[in-house]
Amino acid sequence: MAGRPRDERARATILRHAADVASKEGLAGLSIGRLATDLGVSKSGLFGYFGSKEELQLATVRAASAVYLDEVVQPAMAIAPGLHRLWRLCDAWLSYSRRRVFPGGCFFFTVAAEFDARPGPVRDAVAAASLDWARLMTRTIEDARQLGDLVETTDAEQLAFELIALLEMANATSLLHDDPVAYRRARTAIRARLRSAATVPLSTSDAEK
Amino acid sequence: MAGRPRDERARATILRHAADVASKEGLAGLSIGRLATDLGVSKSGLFGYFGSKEELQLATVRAASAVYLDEVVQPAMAIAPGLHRLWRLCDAWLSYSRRRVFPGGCFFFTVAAEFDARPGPVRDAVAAASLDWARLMTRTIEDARQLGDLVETTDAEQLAFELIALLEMANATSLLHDDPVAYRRARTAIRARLRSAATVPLSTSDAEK
DNA sequence: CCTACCGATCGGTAGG
DNA sequence: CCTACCGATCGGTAGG
Repeated sequence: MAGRPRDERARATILRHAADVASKEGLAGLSIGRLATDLGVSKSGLFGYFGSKEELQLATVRAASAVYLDEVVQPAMAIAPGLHRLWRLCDAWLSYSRRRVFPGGCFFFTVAAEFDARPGPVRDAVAAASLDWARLMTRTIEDARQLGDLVETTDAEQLAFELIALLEMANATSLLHDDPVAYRRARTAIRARLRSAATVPLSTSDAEK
Repeated sequence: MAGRPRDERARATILRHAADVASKEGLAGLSIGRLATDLGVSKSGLFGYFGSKEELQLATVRAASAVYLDEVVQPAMAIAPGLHRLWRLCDAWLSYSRRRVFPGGCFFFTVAAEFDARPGPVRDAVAAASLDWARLMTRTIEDARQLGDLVETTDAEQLAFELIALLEMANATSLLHDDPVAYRRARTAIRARLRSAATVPLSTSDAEK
């Protein structure tokens, strides 16, 4: 039931490929037969790992969350709370999108747009992941405010909304128009917005483009 | 070839329904058989209007563009250029999204996310529509700047990027989390951003929530 | 974990 | 603009 080590590795390979495909073509576009062909296994063999297409979709969302944690959240949480961490969180997101960690750009952007008007467990999982991310951003802002790096009147939820809007716009525009300038625009806007709320200077040493 | 009036009306009905479905489930999820069932006609009858699924998708994009023009662009272009028109353009977009003119929220948000990593004529049509919209926003900002309503140093493309980011975030968040507060957040951020660039006061009389 | 198959649905066509 | 059909592919299952 838990699976031997060999199974776990195979499962991880399948899910990583599934997340790559879904970032480009969506979770509904994931077909079990196509995945099996891509990976050189039989359809029923692959099916056996999950038991249903919906379980495959849910497992793919979980696998993508783990990648997101590694690529975006960890680099920021590795440094002390405050304005510097807040900027690092935004910068790590831009890097994750720009480097095409998933070939279709941010996995969650694609699948959130795909499922935002379709009820069901997959939508619920995607919405929960999106909420976790918004809460992490909000908490990071709130920490910076309580440390005195942001003005006391800062509305953390409002600022999180604005920063995430700019990140996602960079992802969407760079993909649709094949335009890397979008990342510079998002960076410019985010740094200006943080400066307007900050009580201390924004570092210029790290991750300058 | 051009079609009788009756055909034109039937075609428009089909395309309006197709745009509604695509706003929720995407243009790939549009199936000719399903549309035919929804509208009570035969599959081959419906197929005859378009000749291929791709033509149906392209015609649906054109039909959605016409709705967008009516609902978003026209209300703003009906008033004089300047800061007031710029705000009206943003407000009309928020209203169009919030009223669910398309049941799945902004049609172009859904299909841009769907096709941003898939080459082909449909992607090209969606990208062109998105570029038209960004250019209209940029020109509206540039007009306001040249009229002296915005500070001379205003970067119109940069500001357009930021405003569109906030509009789309409101659409996405309100759908995924069923949260109307997103519209208030976008409105707050847009008005603050416009105030920071304006040389004149932002009107408070119109469209206050 | 394979081959072989199920019914349903897809885009598209033939024939009238 | 209809019925009836085509081959391909879908999610899922039987049997080994």
